[in-house]
Amino acid sequence: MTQLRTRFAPSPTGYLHIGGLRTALYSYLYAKKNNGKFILRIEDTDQGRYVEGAVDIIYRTLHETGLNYDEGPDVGGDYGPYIQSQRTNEYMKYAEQLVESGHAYYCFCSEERLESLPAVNGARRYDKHCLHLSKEEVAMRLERGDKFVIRQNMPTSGSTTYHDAVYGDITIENSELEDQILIKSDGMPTYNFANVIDDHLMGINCVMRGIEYLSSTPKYNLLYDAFGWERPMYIHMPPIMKDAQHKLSKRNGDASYEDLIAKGFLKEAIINYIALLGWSPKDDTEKMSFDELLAKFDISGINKSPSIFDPLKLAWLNSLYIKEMTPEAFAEYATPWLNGCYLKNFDKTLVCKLIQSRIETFAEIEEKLRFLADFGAFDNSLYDNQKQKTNADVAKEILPSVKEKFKNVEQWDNEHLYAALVELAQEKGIKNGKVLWPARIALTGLAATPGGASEIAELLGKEETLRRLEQSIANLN
RNA sequence: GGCUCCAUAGUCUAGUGGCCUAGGACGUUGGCCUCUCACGCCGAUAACAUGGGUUCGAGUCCCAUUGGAGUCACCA
Repeated sequence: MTQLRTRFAPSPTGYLHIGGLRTALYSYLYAKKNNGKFILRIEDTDQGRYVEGAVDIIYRTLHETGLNYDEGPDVGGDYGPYIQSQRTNEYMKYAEQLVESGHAYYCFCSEERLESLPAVNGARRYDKHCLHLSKEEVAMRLERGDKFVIRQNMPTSGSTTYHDAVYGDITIENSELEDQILIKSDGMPTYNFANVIDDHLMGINCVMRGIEYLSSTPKYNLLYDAFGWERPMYIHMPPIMKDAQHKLSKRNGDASYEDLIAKGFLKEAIINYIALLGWSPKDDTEKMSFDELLAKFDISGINKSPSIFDPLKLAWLNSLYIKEMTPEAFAEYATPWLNGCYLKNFDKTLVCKLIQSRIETFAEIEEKLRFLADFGAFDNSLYDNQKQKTNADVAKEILPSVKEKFKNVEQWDNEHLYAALVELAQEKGIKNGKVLWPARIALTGLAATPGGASEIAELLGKEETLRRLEQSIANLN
């Protein structure tokens, strides 16, 4: 039994988007499940689309998420180089071999001629014009230095069938297949060609990729056949959509791993969520660590239909991961989001304790804590509360006593502050809420806050608490 | 438009002919808890696209229709 070898072959055209990450994830998991190897290959045969830094994003993201490849440009391996543009001399040799065997041919057609070809069923199709050039003429034009491409010579009849592990048997009429270009006029191979050569040379026997290749796979298989090479196993995957009509795209800014991280999502949640988009473990498990994912993953759980990316469900999963962080880990991760002016006077540990269970993404922190910096005049109708039976008049009566109580609190912590407020309620013979609600409003000017009156008071500190109380009392007159 | 593929609630999904008066989750929503909010807990909500077959029996098999996706580049 030969060892399973899967690969992730992105092109460095920008961000590593979620669909690509998921492909990498599944490829990794499948390889590891079967004691196989996971290989990274950079497909940069289109020099025009090369984006500076894109390769580094790929390396970084893969390493960060734990998708460590066994072979790749930056980690080496026995089948290098792992960057397609560095393998160019190989391709021409193989293309020429195909020309020799009649599976490919030189084409000298001009752009104008190609464009003048009649459209059949809404698409232009190359007419095999140059296939019929004599050997002598080809040799002559090559010698003369004419620009040329090399095209694959597709059979005109019959059909090609292959088995896909998720979609089953796929059959395409050979007459549907165009004589695709293998070698471009700049001497570079097209993806369609390089991909097959490289996969074979690198010993890739399992190809996992997006469904966009499902219908061009017969062309690749014909190439394998022409060389007499063994065809790999195919696993195509459904797309991840933004909505029912649109694929998740790089341009939306919400589709890349880096953007999600910037929006305050945890890598564990992202991986967990995308694993579930298009795949399910068959039981009801949803929250899974990387190790559990590895244990449960199976290609039989891959779905056939497109799935829509739901940021809400991702946020829910994210909140689960946030809640299980240790206070220390949470504080450390939250630091970049806490860097606003409001933090410098407040206790970071206390702040974190209050918000950890109240956010789904780290990006929500700023809004949740804005009241720490912003405190000004607010509408006194906020004191109105049916359930606690409070209003501005009640506040006017209670607040001065609250202030006096707080003045005498020696140990400024939640426990003592809460006790002081409850004590006040008892002294007045009223319900706790009748004191707590106005106190909280007076300290924050907000109907909803990440913590109760005493917790907020602890956070604000004695000086600021008393200052705000005074201000709010003045505001009532 | 041709070809290929897909089709369970708003969304992600379980379901491989009887265990399905369709299960889980997100969302939405009612309640409990509660110093507001959130967490947590309990409950509700909502789906087999349509029409024909096959079968004793169909979400599950077949066909058609409808809807959707992918593809048809000197892009990958």
